[in-house]
Amino acid sequence: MVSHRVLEFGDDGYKLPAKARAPRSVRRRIYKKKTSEDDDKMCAFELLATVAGSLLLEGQTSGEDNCVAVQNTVKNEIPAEETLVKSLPFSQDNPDEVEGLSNLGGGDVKSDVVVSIGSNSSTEMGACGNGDPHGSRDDVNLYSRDDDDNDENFSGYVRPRVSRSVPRIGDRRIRKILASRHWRGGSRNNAVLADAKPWYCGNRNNYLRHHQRNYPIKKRKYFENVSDSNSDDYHLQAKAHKGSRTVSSMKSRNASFVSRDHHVRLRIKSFRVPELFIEIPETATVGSLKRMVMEAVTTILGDGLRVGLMVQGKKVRDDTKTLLQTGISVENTHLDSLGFSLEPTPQPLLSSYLSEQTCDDLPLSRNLLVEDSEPSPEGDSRALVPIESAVALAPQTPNRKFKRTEQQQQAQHRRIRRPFSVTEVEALVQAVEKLGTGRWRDVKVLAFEDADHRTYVDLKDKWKTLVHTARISPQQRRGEPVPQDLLDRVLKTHAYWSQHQVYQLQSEPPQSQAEALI
DNA sequence: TTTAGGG
DNA sequence: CCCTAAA
Repeated sequence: MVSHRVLEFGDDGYKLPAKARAPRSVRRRIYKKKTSEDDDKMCAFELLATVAGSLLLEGQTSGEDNCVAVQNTVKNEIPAEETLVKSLPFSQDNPDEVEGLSNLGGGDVKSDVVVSIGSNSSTEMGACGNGDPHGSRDDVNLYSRDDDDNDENFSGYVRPRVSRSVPRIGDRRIRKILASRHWRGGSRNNAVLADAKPWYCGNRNNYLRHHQRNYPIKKRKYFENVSDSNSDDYHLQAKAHKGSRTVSSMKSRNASFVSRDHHVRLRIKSFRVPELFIEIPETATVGSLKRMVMEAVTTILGDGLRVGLMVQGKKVRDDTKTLLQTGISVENTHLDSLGFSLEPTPQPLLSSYLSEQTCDDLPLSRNLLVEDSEPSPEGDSRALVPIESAVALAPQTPNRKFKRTEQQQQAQHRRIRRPFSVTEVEALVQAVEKLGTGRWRDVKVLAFEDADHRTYVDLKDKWKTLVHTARISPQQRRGEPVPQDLLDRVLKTHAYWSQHQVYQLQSEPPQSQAEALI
């Protein structure tokens, strides 16, 4: 008996008999977490984030509040509209003419409302306020105004502080998280942008991390499309407070190393949420809009960002350098140009799907690629999936070598829900057309190899729901509408492969199913 | 680890 | 998405 695994398909170039698979070590790479170094090559999305607010910098003295806030200057103040136009060739008048957007919206976007939360809006994310200097030497502390965080077990997370309404969450693990002391500040499900003041505070680390990387929201999201635009890199500028230069405190643990005993204290008063681009039917409820915004914000903040550091106009990429080496020191007058920025973590989403190289191995893709890329420049096709780009790959750099903290264990919660885009569905359908419905790992490799957040189980699940979606009436469907033609292909493919599964087992290798279908 | 299905 | 029995 021959398993369908060992079948080879015509001349499509994609042969994947089980025995011919790449060595385990290679195959593993697929799921290997990328290091931050790997991701260092910036993707086309440049810097999407905006950091705004005040940053206070001062030399650590003996702990008294000798802080002087310095107004930071936001540079590259490009109007939100301009940025939008640049990143998304989109106008409210004729959205369906925009390549890709029409795909995403399935052409059914006639009366949608476009909401842009631009860099001019006040979507700030709260501030880090005063705090006791409970960091250790050589650390940069981003203090929380609250003081209930043990500095040992903290990595930084969003903590809404106003709203307390309990969200309707069914997942027991979420309850657990909410019940944990680290969430007692309130609900995380309320509109952050309205009144909540989430905190981003780091400790014992020279950059912020998002401990709570995922914010599962049980209910389905109502948005059709959410994306962030390629806003420029707004840097938070700060000037050194020269008057605060002091010799290190004698109370410190290592008073003998005077030169290393200086603490640099930074206070970032607020981070602004990156520019968002939201499309929602005008018939949607306010609540759904709020949820949409919340989802977008938390998704981006969850794991789509990394912090960039700029000193004197130069990006500091080497994370191993000390502050002193970098020029961030109490004594250093160069601190007049210290800037933090939020950057999207690069992600080659569906690069196999979009890349020419793979298309050579995948004739069907080539066709699709032509169709896709014709109306719009290559850059735009990428801009169509910014959410994924900003969100997907952020590796949770395990740069905390000490004991797993309570939070870290808590962090084992459900992954965030990431609705498949039409583009992804297209890629999935295409892959399944070729490979069949029982080779999800291969599907993964073929079409989603670079989308780390899509596991083969995810793809299998998505196919399952696609089949279901295709079978129910359009009225019953939810979420971003999948083009009917795609759903038709789903049903055809599903039928085909359930039909030919038997033949395969009877060693009757079918030709490429795709050809048979077309 | 990957599949296949139920939860 | 999660969880897991099976392979």
